Amino acid sequence: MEATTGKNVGLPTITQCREIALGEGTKAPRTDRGRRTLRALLDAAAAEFGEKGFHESSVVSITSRAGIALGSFYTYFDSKETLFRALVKDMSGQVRDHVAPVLPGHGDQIDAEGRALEAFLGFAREHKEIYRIIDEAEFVAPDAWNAHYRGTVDRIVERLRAAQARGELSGPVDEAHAWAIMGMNVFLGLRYGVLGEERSVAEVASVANAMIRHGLGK
Amino acid sequence: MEATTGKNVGLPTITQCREIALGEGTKAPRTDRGRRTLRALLDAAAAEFGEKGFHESSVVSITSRAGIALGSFYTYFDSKETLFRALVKDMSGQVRDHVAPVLPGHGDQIDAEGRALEAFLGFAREHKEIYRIIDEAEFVAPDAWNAHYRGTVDRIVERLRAAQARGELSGPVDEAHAWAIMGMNVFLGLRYGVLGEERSVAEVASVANAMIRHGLGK
DNA sequence: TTGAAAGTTGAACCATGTTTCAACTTATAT
DNA sequence: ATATAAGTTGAAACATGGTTCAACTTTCAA
Repeated sequence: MEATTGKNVGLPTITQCREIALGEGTKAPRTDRGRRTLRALLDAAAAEFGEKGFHESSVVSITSRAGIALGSFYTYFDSKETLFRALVKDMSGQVRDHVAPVLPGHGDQIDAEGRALEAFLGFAREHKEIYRIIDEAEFVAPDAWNAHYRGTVDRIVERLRAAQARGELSGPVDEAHAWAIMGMNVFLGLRYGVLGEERSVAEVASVANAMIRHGLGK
Repeated sequence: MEATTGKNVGLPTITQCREIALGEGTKAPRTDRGRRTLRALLDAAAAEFGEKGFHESSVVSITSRAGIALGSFYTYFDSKETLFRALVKDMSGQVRDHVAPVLPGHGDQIDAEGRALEAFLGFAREHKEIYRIIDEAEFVAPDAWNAHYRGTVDRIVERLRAAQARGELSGPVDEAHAWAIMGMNVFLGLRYGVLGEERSVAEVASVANAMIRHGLGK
Protein backbone atom coordinates (compact mmCIF):
# COMPACT_ATOMS: atom_id res chain seq x y z
CA MET A 1 0.00 0.00 0.00
CA GLU A 2 1.75 3.14 -1.18
CA ALA A 3 0.30 6.61 -0.98
CA THR A 4 -1.19 8.35 -3.99
CA THR A 5 1.63 10.30 -5.54
CA GLY A 6 2.16 13.92 -6.48
CA LYS A 7 -0.45 16.33 -7.68
CA ASN A 8 -3.55 14.38 -6.74
CA VAL A 9 -5.42 17.46 -5.52
CA GLY A 10 -8.93 16.60 -6.75
CA LEU A 11 -11.54 15.14 -4.43
CA PRO A 12 -10.16 11.73 -3.53
CA THR A 13 -12.90 9.31 -4.56
CA ILE A 14 -13.10 5.74 -3.39
CA THR A 15 -12.06 4.46 -6.75
CA GLN A 16 -9.07 6.70 -6.89
CA CYS A 17 -7.90 5.23 -3.61
CA ARG A 18 -7.89 1.80 -5.15
CA GLU A 19 -6.02 2.62 -8.32
CA ILE A 20 -2.68 2.04 -6.66
CA ALA A 21 -0.51 -1.02 -6.19
CA LEU A 22 -2.08 -3.33 -8.73
CA GLY A 23 0.94 -5.61 -8.67
CA GLU A 24 3.38 -7.37 -10.98
CA GLY A 25 2.97 -6.78 -14.69
CA THR A 26 1.21 -3.49 -14.12
CA LYS A 27 2.54 -0.10 -15.21
CA ALA A 28 1.39 2.88 -13.20
CA PRO A 29 0.18 5.91 -15.17
CA ARG A 30 2.19 9.12 -14.71
CA THR A 31 -0.46 11.67 -15.63
CA ASP A 32 -4.07 12.30 -14.75
CA ARG A 33 -5.06 11.42 -18.25
CA GLY A 34 -3.39 8.06 -17.79
CA ARG A 35 -5.10 7.53 -14.48
CA ARG A 36 -8.47 8.15 -16.05
CA THR A 37 -7.75 5.63 -18.76
CA LEU A 38 -6.63 3.02 -16.26
CA ARG A 39 -9.75 3.54 -14.18
CA ALA A 40 -11.96 3.16 -17.25
CA LEU A 41 -10.10 -0.02 -18.05
CA LEU A 42 -10.59 -1.47 -14.57
CA ASP A 43 -14.28 -0.62 -14.49
CA ALA A 44 -14.88 -2.04 -17.94
CA ALA A 45 -12.96 -5.17 -17.01
CA ALA A 46 -14.97 -5.69 -13.82
CA ALA A 47 -18.19 -5.48 -15.80
CA GLU A 48 -16.92 -7.66 -18.63
CA PHE A 49 -15.37 -10.39 -16.45
CA GLY A 50 -18.41 -10.33 -14.21
CA GLU A 51 -20.77 -10.88 -17.12
CA LYS A 52 -18.83 -13.29 -19.27
CA GLY A 53 -16.13 -14.78 -17.11
CA PHE A 54 -12.42 -14.67 -17.84
CA HIS A 55 -12.21 -16.79 -20.95
CA GLU A 56 -15.24 -15.45 -22.75
CA SER A 57 -14.07 -11.92 -22.12
CA SER A 58 -11.72 -10.40 -24.65
CA VAL A 59 -9.29 -7.53 -24.52
CA VAL A 60 -10.97 -6.08 -27.61
CA SER A 61 -14.30 -6.04 -25.86
CA ILE A 62 -12.90 -4.61 -22.64
CA THR A 63 -11.15 -1.76 -24.40
CA SER A 64 -14.14 -0.97 -26.56
CA ARG A 65 -16.31 -0.96 -23.45
CA ALA A 66 -13.84 1.43 -21.86
CA GLY A 67 -13.90 3.57 -24.98
CA ILE A 68 -10.19 3.30 -25.68
CA ALA A 69 -8.10 1.70 -28.36
CA LEU A 70 -7.04 -1.90 -28.25
CA GLY A 71 -3.34 -1.07 -28.14
CA SER A 72 -3.70 1.20 -25.12
CA PHE A 73 -4.45 -1.81 -23.00
CA TYR A 74 -0.82 -2.85 -23.13
CA THR A 75 0.27 0.51 -21.82
CA TYR A 76 -1.08 -0.55 -18.44
CA PHE A 77 -1.09 -4.32 -18.34
CA ASP A 78 1.29 -6.96 -19.62
CA SER A 79 -1.56 -9.30 -20.40
CA LYS A 80 -5.21 -10.06 -19.93
CA GLU A 81 -4.26 -12.31 -17.03
CA THR A 82 -2.36 -9.55 -15.31
CA LEU A 83 -5.45 -7.39 -15.45
CA PHE A 84 -7.55 -10.16 -14.00
CA ARG A 85 -5.10 -10.68 -11.17
CA ALA A 86 -5.07 -6.98 -10.42
CA LEU A 87 -8.84 -6.94 -10.34
CA VAL A 88 -9.02 -9.85 -7.91
CA LYS A 89 -6.58 -8.11 -5.63
CA ASP A 90 -8.58 -4.91 -5.86
CA MET A 91 -11.88 -6.63 -5.14
CA SER A 92 -10.58 -8.76 -2.34
CA GLY A 93 -9.65 -5.49 -0.68
CA GLN A 94 -13.08 -4.06 -1.36
CA VAL A 95 -14.81 -6.97 0.36
CA ARG A 96 -12.52 -6.75 3.34
CA ASP A 97 -12.93 -3.01 3.66
CA HIS A 98 -16.68 -3.28 3.38
CA VAL A 99 -17.01 -5.84 6.13
CA ALA A 100 -14.43 -4.43 8.56
CA PRO A 101 -16.42 -1.43 9.82
CA VAL A 102 -19.36 -3.51 11.07
CA LEU A 103 -17.21 -5.72 13.29
CA PRO A 104 -16.99 -3.45 16.32
CA GLY A 105 -20.39 -3.07 17.94
CA HIS A 106 -22.71 -4.42 20.58
CA GLY A 107 -22.78 -8.00 21.78
CA ASP A 108 -20.11 -10.65 21.64
CA GLN A 109 -17.93 -11.85 18.77
CA ILE A 110 -20.58 -14.21 17.46
CA ASP A 111 -22.89 -11.24 17.07
CA ALA A 112 -20.08 -9.50 15.22
CA GLU A 113 -19.69 -12.44 12.86
CA GLY A 114 -23.41 -12.20 12.20
CA ARG A 115 -23.05 -8.55 11.26
CA ALA A 116 -20.11 -9.48 9.06
CA LEU A 117 -22.20 -12.04 7.19
CA GLU A 118 -25.01 -9.55 6.78
CA ALA A 119 -22.63 -6.94 5.40
CA PHE A 120 -21.14 -9.53 3.10
CA LEU A 121 -24.53 -10.60 1.80
CA GLY A 122 -25.48 -7.01 1.09
CA PHE A 123 -22.21 -6.47 -0.69
CA ALA A 124 -22.67 -9.58 -2.78
CA ARG A 125 -26.03 -8.28 -3.92
CA GLU A 126 -24.61 -4.94 -4.96
CA HIS A 127 -21.57 -6.45 -6.63
CA LYS A 128 -22.47 -9.77 -8.12
CA GLU A 129 -19.60 -9.39 -10.57
CA ILE A 130 -17.10 -9.18 -7.75
CA TYR A 131 -18.36 -12.44 -6.37
CA ARG A 132 -17.97 -14.21 -9.65
CA ILE A 133 -14.52 -12.83 -10.32
CA ILE A 134 -13.08 -13.97 -7.02
CA ASP A 135 -14.59 -17.40 -7.53
CA GLU A 136 -13.14 -17.82 -10.97
CA ALA A 137 -9.75 -16.79 -9.65
CA GLU A 138 -9.49 -20.27 -8.17
CA PHE A 139 -8.66 -21.36 -11.70
CA VAL A 140 -7.32 -18.29 -13.44
CA ALA A 141 -5.20 -16.75 -10.71
CA PRO A 142 -4.78 -19.31 -7.93
CA ASP A 143 -2.21 -17.18 -6.12
CA ALA A 144 -4.62 -14.26 -5.83
CA TRP A 145 -7.41 -16.62 -4.87
CA ASN A 146 -5.26 -18.14 -2.15
CA ALA A 147 -4.27 -14.77 -0.81
CA HIS A 148 -7.92 -13.79 -0.60
CA TYR A 149 -9.21 -16.87 1.20
CA ARG A 150 -6.18 -17.43 3.41
CA GLY A 151 -6.41 -13.81 4.45
CA THR A 152 -10.09 -14.12 5.22
CA VAL A 153 -9.59 -17.27 7.26
CA ASP A 154 -6.71 -15.72 9.18
CA ARG A 155 -8.89 -12.80 10.15
CA ILE A 156 -11.72 -15.08 11.29
CA VAL A 157 -9.34 -17.21 13.35
CA GLU A 158 -7.87 -14.15 14.96
CA ARG A 159 -11.28 -12.79 15.91
CA LEU A 160 -12.41 -16.12 17.31
CA ARG A 161 -9.25 -16.53 19.34
CA ALA A 162 -9.71 -13.10 20.84
CA ALA A 163 -13.30 -14.03 21.66
CA GLN A 164 -12.16 -17.20 23.31
CA ALA A 165 -9.61 -15.29 25.39
CA ARG A 166 -12.52 -13.16 26.54
CA GLY A 167 -14.38 -16.30 27.54
CA GLU A 168 -17.11 -15.94 24.94
CA LEU A 169 -16.81 -19.37 23.39
CA SER A 170 -17.57 -22.85 24.62
CA GLY A 171 -14.26 -24.40 23.61
CA PRO A 172 -10.90 -23.88 21.94
CA VAL A 173 -10.75 -22.40 18.44
CA ASP A 174 -9.75 -24.56 15.52
CA GLU A 175 -8.65 -23.38 12.06
CA ALA A 176 -11.34 -25.70 10.72
CA HIS A 177 -13.97 -23.56 12.46
CA ALA A 178 -12.85 -20.60 10.41
CA TRP A 179 -12.93 -22.53 7.15
CA ALA A 180 -16.37 -23.81 8.04
CA ILE A 181 -17.69 -20.33 8.78
CA MET A 182 -16.13 -18.95 5.62
CA GLY A 183 -17.62 -21.74 3.55
CA MET A 184 -21.02 -21.07 5.04
CA ASN A 185 -20.76 -17.39 4.29
CA VAL A 186 -19.60 -17.93 0.73
CA PHE A 187 -22.41 -20.33 -0.11
CA LEU A 188 -25.05 -18.24 1.62
CA GLY A 189 -23.78 -15.25 -0.31
CA LEU A 190 -23.99 -17.21 -3.50
CA ARG A 191 -27.48 -18.49 -2.80
CA TYR A 192 -29.15 -15.48 -1.23
CA GLY A 193 -26.98 -12.74 -2.66
CA VAL A 194 -26.31 -13.73 -6.24
CA LEU A 195 -28.68 -16.56 -7.22
CA GLY A 196 -31.80 -15.11 -5.68
CA GLU A 197 -32.94 -12.29 -3.46
CA GLU A 198 -36.22 -13.66 -2.17
CA ARG A 199 -35.10 -13.37 1.45
CA SER A 200 -33.71 -10.42 3.33
CA VAL A 201 -30.05 -10.39 4.25
CA ALA A 202 -30.97 -9.87 7.89
CA GLU A 203 -33.15 -12.97 7.91
CA VAL A 204 -30.51 -15.19 6.35
CA ALA A 205 -27.78 -13.82 8.56
CA SER A 206 -29.83 -14.42 11.67
CA VAL A 207 -30.65 -18.02 10.74
CA ALA A 208 -26.97 -18.72 10.05
CA ASN A 209 -25.88 -16.94 13.16
CA ALA A 210 -28.20 -18.83 15.46
CA MET A 211 -26.76 -21.98 13.97
CA ILE A 212 -23.21 -20.86 14.71
CA ARG A 213 -24.10 -19.90 18.26
CA HIS A 214 -26.26 -22.81 19.38
CA GLY A 215 -25.93 -25.49 16.74
CA LEU A 216 -28.83 -27.53 15.45
CA GLY A 217 -28.80 -30.20 18.14
CA LYS A 218 -31.32 -30.52 20.94
CA MET B 1 -31.11 -43.88 -15.78
CA GLU B 2 -31.54 -46.63 -18.34
CA ALA B 3 -30.20 -50.12 -18.00
CA THR B 4 -27.05 -51.27 -19.73
CA THR B 5 -28.13 -52.71 -23.05
CA GLY B 6 -27.65 -55.98 -24.86
CA LYS B 7 -24.71 -58.30 -24.62
CA ASN B 8 -23.06 -56.80 -21.57
CA VAL B 9 -22.17 -60.15 -20.07
CA GLY B 10 -18.73 -59.31 -18.64
CA LEU B 11 -18.26 -58.46 -14.97
CA PRO B 12 -20.16 -55.21 -14.51
CA THR B 13 -17.57 -52.77 -13.19
CA ILE B 14 -18.42 -49.49 -11.49
CA THR B 15 -17.23 -47.53 -14.47
CA GLN B 16 -19.34 -49.52 -16.85
CA CYS B 17 -22.36 -48.66 -14.78
CA ARG B 18 -21.64 -45.00 -15.26
CA GLU B 19 -21.10 -44.99 -18.98
CA ILE B 20 -24.77 -44.57 -19.63
CA ALA B 21 -26.98 -41.52 -19.95
CA LEU B 22 -24.37 -38.86 -20.47
CA GLY B 23 -26.97 -36.47 -21.76
CA GLU B 24 -27.67 -34.08 -24.63
CA GLY B 25 -25.05 -33.91 -27.37
CA THR B 26 -23.73 -37.34 -26.54
CA LYS B 27 -23.85 -40.31 -28.88
CA ALA B 28 -23.91 -43.72 -27.24
CA PRO B 29 -21.53 -46.34 -28.65
CA ARG B 30 -23.14 -49.43 -30.18
CA THR B 31 -20.30 -51.87 -29.85
CA ASP B 32 -17.88 -52.93 -27.15
CA ARG B 33 -15.08 -51.37 -29.08
CA GLY B 34 -16.95 -48.09 -29.01
CA ARG B 35 -17.62 -48.40 -25.31
CA ARG B 36 -13.93 -48.89 -24.65
CA THR B 37 -13.09 -45.79 -26.63
CA LEU B 38 -15.70 -43.73 -24.83
CA ARG B 39 -14.41 -44.90 -21.48
CA ALA B 40 -10.85 -44.00 -22.43
CA LEU B 41 -12.08 -40.60 -23.51
CA LEU B 42 -13.91 -39.97 -20.23
CA ASP B 43 -10.96 -41.06 -18.13
CA ALA B 44 -8.53 -38.98 -20.14
CA ALA B 45 -10.87 -36.01 -19.92
CA ALA B 46 -11.22 -36.31 -16.16
CA ALA B 47 -7.45 -36.30 -15.79
CA GLU B 48 -6.93 -33.49 -18.26
CA PHE B 49 -9.68 -31.21 -16.96
CA GLY B 50 -8.62 -31.93 -13.39
CA GLU B 51 -5.03 -30.93 -14.11
CA LYS B 52 -5.46 -27.99 -16.42
CA GLY B 53 -9.03 -26.82 -16.08
CA PHE B 54 -11.52 -26.55 -18.91
CA HIS B 55 -9.98 -23.81 -21.00
CA GLU B 56 -6.38 -24.93 -20.81
CA SER B 57 -7.42 -28.42 -21.77
CA SER B 58 -7.63 -29.21 -25.45
CA VAL B 59 -9.43 -31.86 -27.41
CA VAL B 60 -6.14 -32.73 -29.09
CA SER B 61 -4.53 -33.35 -25.74
CA ILE B 62 -7.47 -35.33 -24.40
CA THR B 63 -7.59 -37.62 -27.42
CA SER B 64 -3.86 -38.12 -27.44
CA ARG B 65 -3.98 -38.95 -23.74
CA ALA B 66 -6.71 -41.45 -24.51
CA GLY B 67 -4.63 -42.87 -27.34
CA ILE B 68 -7.19 -42.20 -30.04
CA ALA B 69 -7.37 -39.91 -33.04
CA LEU B 70 -8.60 -36.38 -32.83
CA GLY B 71 -11.54 -36.98 -35.11
CA SER B 72 -12.85 -39.87 -33.05
CA PHE B 73 -13.76 -37.45 -30.34
CA TYR B 74 -16.66 -36.17 -32.39
CA THR B 75 -18.04 -39.65 -32.76
CA TYR B 76 -19.09 -39.43 -29.10
CA PHE B 77 -19.44 -35.78 -28.24
CA ASP B 78 -20.76 -32.79 -30.13
CA SER B 79 -18.23 -30.52 -28.54
CA LYS B 80 -15.65 -30.09 -25.83
CA GLU B 81 -18.31 -28.48 -23.69
CA THR B 82 -20.66 -31.41 -24.08
CA LEU B 83 -17.95 -33.68 -22.78
CA PHE B 84 -17.38 -31.44 -19.82
CA ARG B 85 -21.05 -31.35 -19.01
CA ALA B 86 -21.26 -35.14 -19.23
CA LEU B 87 -18.30 -35.42 -16.90
CA VAL B 88 -19.86 -33.13 -14.32
CA LYS B 89 -23.03 -35.16 -14.39
CA ASP B 90 -21.06 -38.36 -14.03
CA MET B 91 -19.02 -37.07 -11.13
CA SER B 92 -21.90 -35.49 -9.33
CA GLY B 93 -23.40 -38.97 -9.31
CA GLN B 94 -20.18 -40.47 -8.05
CA VAL B 95 -20.05 -38.11 -5.07
CA ARG B 96 -23.67 -38.78 -4.21
CA ASP B 97 -23.25 -42.52 -4.51
CA HIS B 98 -20.15 -42.47 -2.39
CA VAL B 99 -21.74 -40.57 0.45
CA ALA B 100 -25.15 -42.27 0.48
CA PRO B 101 -24.12 -45.61 2.02
CA VAL B 102 -22.70 -44.04 5.19
CA LEU B 103 -25.90 -42.21 6.04
CA PRO B 104 -27.77 -45.04 7.78
CA GLY B 105 -26.01 -45.98 11.02
CA HIS B 106 -25.86 -45.37 14.74
CA GLY B 107 -26.80 -42.13 16.43
CA ASP B 108 -29.02 -39.31 15.25
CA GLN B 109 -29.11 -37.39 11.98
CA ILE B 110 -26.36 -35.00 13.05
CA ASP B 111 -24.09 -37.99 13.53
CA ALA B 112 -25.07 -39.10 10.08
CA GLU B 113 -24.16 -35.71 8.63
CA GLY B 114 -20.80 -36.08 10.30
CA ARG B 115 -20.25 -39.42 8.60
CA ALA B 116 -21.32 -37.84 5.33
CA LEU B 117 -18.73 -35.11 5.69
CA GLU B 118 -16.07 -37.65 6.56
CA ALA B 119 -16.93 -39.71 3.51
CA PHE B 120 -16.90 -36.62 1.37
CA LEU B 121 -13.50 -35.55 2.65
CA GLY B 122 -12.06 -38.97 1.93
CA PHE B 123 -13.55 -38.90 -1.52
CA ALA B 124 -12.15 -35.44 -2.22
CA ARG B 125 -8.68 -36.72 -1.32
CA GLU B 126 -8.94 -39.65 -3.68
CA HIS B 127 -10.45 -37.61 -6.49
CA LYS B 128 -9.06 -34.11 -6.39
CA GLU B 129 -9.81 -33.76 -10.08
CA ILE B 130 -13.49 -34.38 -9.47
CA TYR B 131 -13.57 -31.58 -6.98
CA ARG B 132 -12.03 -29.13 -9.37
CA ILE B 133 -14.26 -30.09 -12.25
CA ILE B 134 -17.48 -29.57 -10.34
CA ASP B 135 -16.24 -26.22 -9.11
CA GLU B 136 -15.34 -24.99 -12.55
CA ALA B 137 -18.76 -26.04 -13.79
CA GLU B 138 -20.11 -22.92 -12.09
CA PHE B 139 -18.73 -21.07 -15.09
CA VAL B 140 -18.52 -23.62 -17.86
CA ALA B 141 -21.73 -25.56 -17.36
CA PRO B 142 -23.94 -23.61 -14.95
CA ASP B 143 -26.90 -25.90 -15.56
CA ALA B 144 -24.96 -28.97 -14.48
CA TRP B 145 -23.48 -27.06 -11.58
CA ASN B 146 -26.93 -26.01 -10.47
CA ALA B 147 -28.30 -29.51 -10.73
CA HIS B 148 -25.47 -30.77 -8.56
CA TYR B 149 -25.75 -28.23 -5.77
CA ARG B 150 -29.52 -27.93 -5.79
CA GLY B 151 -29.71 -31.69 -5.61
CA THR B 152 -27.27 -31.81 -2.73
CA VAL B 153 -29.14 -29.12 -0.82
CA ASP B 154 -32.46 -30.84 -1.38
CA ARG B 155 -31.10 -34.04 0.07
CA ILE B 156 -29.73 -32.26 3.12
CA VAL B 157 -33.02 -30.43 3.71
CA GLU B 158 -34.95 -33.66 3.43
CA ARG B 159 -32.71 -35.41 5.94
CA LEU B 160 -32.90 -32.53 8.38
CA ARG B 161 -36.67 -32.34 8.13
CA ALA B 162 -36.96 -36.04 8.85
CA ALA B 163 -34.68 -35.55 11.84
CA GLN B 164 -36.82 -32.71 13.08
CA ALA B 165 -39.95 -34.82 12.75
CA ARG B 166 -38.18 -37.36 14.93
CA GLY B 167 -37.54 -34.63 17.48
CA GLU B 168 -33.78 -34.63 17.07
CA LEU B 169 -33.32 -30.92 16.40
CA SER B 170 -33.72 -27.85 18.54
CA GLY B 171 -35.85 -25.89 16.06
CA PRO B 172 -37.45 -25.82 12.62
CA VAL B 173 -35.36 -26.51 9.55
CA ASP B 174 -34.53 -23.73 7.14
CA GLU B 175 -33.22 -24.09 3.59
CA ALA B 176 -30.45 -21.74 4.66
CA HIS B 177 -29.26 -24.37 7.13
CA ALA B 178 -28.70 -26.74 4.27
CA TRP B 179 -26.80 -24.19 2.21
CA ALA B 180 -24.70 -23.37 5.24
CA ILE B 181 -23.85 -27.01 5.89
CA MET B 182 -23.07 -27.60 2.25
CA GLY B 183 -20.84 -24.54 2.12
CA MET B 184 -19.00 -25.76 5.18
CA ASN B 185 -18.50 -29.17 3.70
CA VAL B 186 -17.29 -27.82 0.37
CA PHE B 187 -14.74 -25.50 1.90
CA LEU B 188 -13.53 -28.08 4.41
CA GLY B 189 -13.15 -30.51 1.53
CA LEU B 190 -11.18 -27.95 -0.39
CA ARG B 191 -8.93 -27.09 2.52
CA TYR B 192 -8.36 -30.49 4.12
CA GLY B 193 -9.02 -32.70 1.14
CA VAL B 194 -7.44 -30.95 -1.79
CA LEU B 195 -5.17 -28.15 -0.55
CA GLY B 196 -3.54 -30.11 2.26
CA GLU B 197 -3.76 -33.41 4.05
CA GLU B 198 -2.05 -32.57 7.32
CA ARG B 199 -5.11 -33.52 9.35
CA SER B 200 -7.15 -36.68 9.35
CA VAL B 201 -10.58 -36.66 7.82
CA ALA B 202 -12.04 -37.98 11.08
CA GLU B 203 -10.54 -35.11 13.04
CA VAL B 204 -11.84 -32.44 10.71
CA ALA B 205 -15.25 -34.05 10.48
CA SER B 206 -15.55 -34.26 14.24
CA VAL B 207 -14.60 -30.60 14.75
CA ALA B 208 -17.14 -29.52 12.16
CA ASN B 209 -19.77 -31.82 13.51
CA ALA B 210 -19.45 -30.62 17.08
CA MET B 211 -19.93 -27.14 15.72
CA ILE B 212 -23.10 -28.12 13.89
CA ARG B 213 -24.47 -29.86 16.97
CA HIS B 214 -23.63 -27.41 19.75
CA GLY B 215 -22.49 -24.23 18.07
CA LEU B 216 -19.55 -22.18 19.23
CA GLY B 217 -21.40 -20.12 21.85
CA LYS B 218 -21.13 -20.55 25.59
C1' DT C 1 -18.33 -64.90 -46.83
C1' DT C 2 -19.92 -60.57 -47.35
C1' DG C 3 -22.23 -56.19 -47.11
C1' DA C 4 -23.74 -52.71 -44.13
C1' DA C 5 -23.10 -50.33 -39.96
C1' DA C 6 -19.94 -48.67 -36.61
C1' DG C 7 -15.84 -46.76 -35.66
C1' DT C 8 -11.22 -44.47 -36.84
C1' DT C 9 -8.09 -41.28 -38.82
C1' DG C 10 -5.53 -36.70 -39.21
C1' DA C 11 -4.91 -33.03 -42.42
C1' DA C 12 -7.22 -28.96 -43.50
C1' DC C 13 -10.50 -25.55 -42.51
C1' DC C 14 -11.94 -22.05 -39.80
C1' DA C 15 -12.85 -18.75 -36.14
C1' DT C 16 -11.19 -16.34 -32.43
C1' DG C 17 -8.51 -13.42 -29.91
C1' DT C 18 -3.84 -11.95 -27.85
C1' DT C 19 0.03 -9.18 -28.61
C1' DT C 20 3.19 -6.11 -31.24
C1' DC C 21 4.54 -1.93 -33.35
C1' DA C 22 5.59 2.27 -35.77
C1' DA C 23 3.26 6.44 -36.62
C1' DC C 24 0.74 9.80 -34.27
C1' DT C 25 -1.27 13.07 -30.56
C1' DT C 26 -1.28 15.23 -26.13
C1' DA C 27 0.81 16.95 -21.86
C1' DT C 28 4.53 18.92 -19.14
C1' DA C 29 8.55 21.33 -17.78
C1' DT C 30 12.04 24.54 -18.81
C1' DA D 1 8.12 28.08 -27.69
C1' DT D 2 9.74 23.74 -27.82
C1' DA D 3 11.81 19.42 -26.54
C1' DT D 4 10.79 15.35 -24.25
C1' DA D 5 8.06 12.10 -22.07
C1' DA D 6 3.56 10.03 -21.75
C1' DG D 7 -0.14 8.28 -23.87
C1' DT D 8 -2.97 6.69 -28.05
C1' DT D 9 -4.06 4.26 -32.13
C1' DG D 10 -5.63 0.13 -34.97
C1' DA D 11 -3.97 -2.71 -38.56
C1' DA D 12 -1.35 -6.75 -38.92
C1' DA D 13 1.37 -10.49 -37.14
C1' DC D 14 0.95 -14.36 -34.60
C1' DA D 15 -0.80 -18.30 -32.02
C1' DT D 16 -4.16 -21.43 -30.67
C1' DG D 17 -7.24 -24.86 -30.93
C1' DG D 18 -12.19 -26.38 -32.02
C1' DT D 19 -14.57 -28.68 -35.72
C1' DT D 20 -15.29 -30.94 -40.31
C1' DC D 21 -14.84 -34.47 -43.62
C1' DA D 22 -13.88 -37.95 -47.01
C1' DA D 23 -11.13 -41.97 -47.13
C1' DC D 24 -10.21 -45.91 -44.54
C1' DT D 25 -10.55 -50.08 -41.14
C1' DT D 26 -13.01 -53.02 -38.08
C1' DT D 27 -16.99 -55.38 -36.39
C1' DC D 28 -21.06 -58.05 -36.72
C1' DA D 29 -25.13 -60.32 -38.29
C1' DA D 30 -27.08 -63.01 -41.79
